[in-house]
Amino acid sequence: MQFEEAKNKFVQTWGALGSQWGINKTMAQIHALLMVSKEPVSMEDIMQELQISRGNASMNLRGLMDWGIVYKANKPGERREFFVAEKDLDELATKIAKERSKREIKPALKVLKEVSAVDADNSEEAQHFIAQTKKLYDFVSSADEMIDKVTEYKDNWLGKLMMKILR
Amino acid sequence: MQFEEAKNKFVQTWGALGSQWGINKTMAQIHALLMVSKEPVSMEDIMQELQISRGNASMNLRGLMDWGIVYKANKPGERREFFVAEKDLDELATKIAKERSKREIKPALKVLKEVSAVDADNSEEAQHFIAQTKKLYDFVSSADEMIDKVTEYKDNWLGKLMMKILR
DNA sequence: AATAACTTTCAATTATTTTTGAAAGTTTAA
DNA sequence: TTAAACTTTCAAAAATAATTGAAAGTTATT
Repeated sequence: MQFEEAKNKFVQTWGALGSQWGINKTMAQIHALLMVSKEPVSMEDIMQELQISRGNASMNLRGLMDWGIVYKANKPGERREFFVAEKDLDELATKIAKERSKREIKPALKVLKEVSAVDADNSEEAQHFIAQTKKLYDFVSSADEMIDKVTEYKDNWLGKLMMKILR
Repeated sequence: MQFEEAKNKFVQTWGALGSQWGINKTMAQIHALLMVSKEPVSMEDIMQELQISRGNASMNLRGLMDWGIVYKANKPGERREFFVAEKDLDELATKIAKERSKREIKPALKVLKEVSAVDADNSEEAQHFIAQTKKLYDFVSSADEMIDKVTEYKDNWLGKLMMKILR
């Protein structure tokens, strides 16, 4: 396979995968493109390579920057802006995990706590509802904490050992 | 909050969350409904509670069964079919993880391996592409393996200890 | 073997999400 | 301060995804 072909295939695949994970296709493609680009890329180039409009490029780049996984980069002597992706994968995973936790898990936990505090009338249905939503709360909140811990532990020897054993 | 209100809020929230994770809203809602229902639920009741059509209910139930997280249940003496959700959360997480691995991670890994085997011409760009996609392959494949291991380890003492420490 | 009770399928419709592109906004340089 | 170079915004259009509902398909009952 030739370089351009491979690059294209990678970008397309990553985009399709993004859709399945609730990320819009273009955003995932831009991210993929930046991930494999050595040099910062201009908006013009992104539009060109992905065949998308200026507005689309602009909005999705903004989205990626909100996630904290793409940055602006200035090339000396150049007027326009260039973009680079966070390329360190541990760092990337950490940022995505933290952000999803903040945006989705935390609010979901709030709702779980609320609904599991429903007035316990004596119906079996209500009892079961309470038990089940409580279990769900515990489960989701320890999964959430665990992700925090795993990202922290990456830096110390015990954590690294665990990662070794686990994988 | 009253039971019906709480139940409704839970179902709605879970549905909205589903959308953000690439699962269609109705599928997530049906699953939520079944999760908190003590007794098996008929298709009629699902349609009623979620205000959806028969076809919609049928297709999404099929989808949930394909994921292996909802089963058919027969009530003695009843003609029609009833449905129950997998309610054990460890089991649920394991099934989802395994299925996503099969459907999405494995095919993505295949593509990563392919594209990282691109003809190494001497351009810096191509070199970087190869390095980056290789790293990505390693990262994704160890994350994938780790998930496997975590679900296995749940059953033995060492695993349980680790889970304790991690959380 | 006919009918009733129920489920699945799928083409057409409806709803949601994404994309476009041109106008408005911003920043730099002369 | 003006103009050129560039970016953002957002209403309208296009693309995609979900939903409906009725016909076709199944399975159990008489």
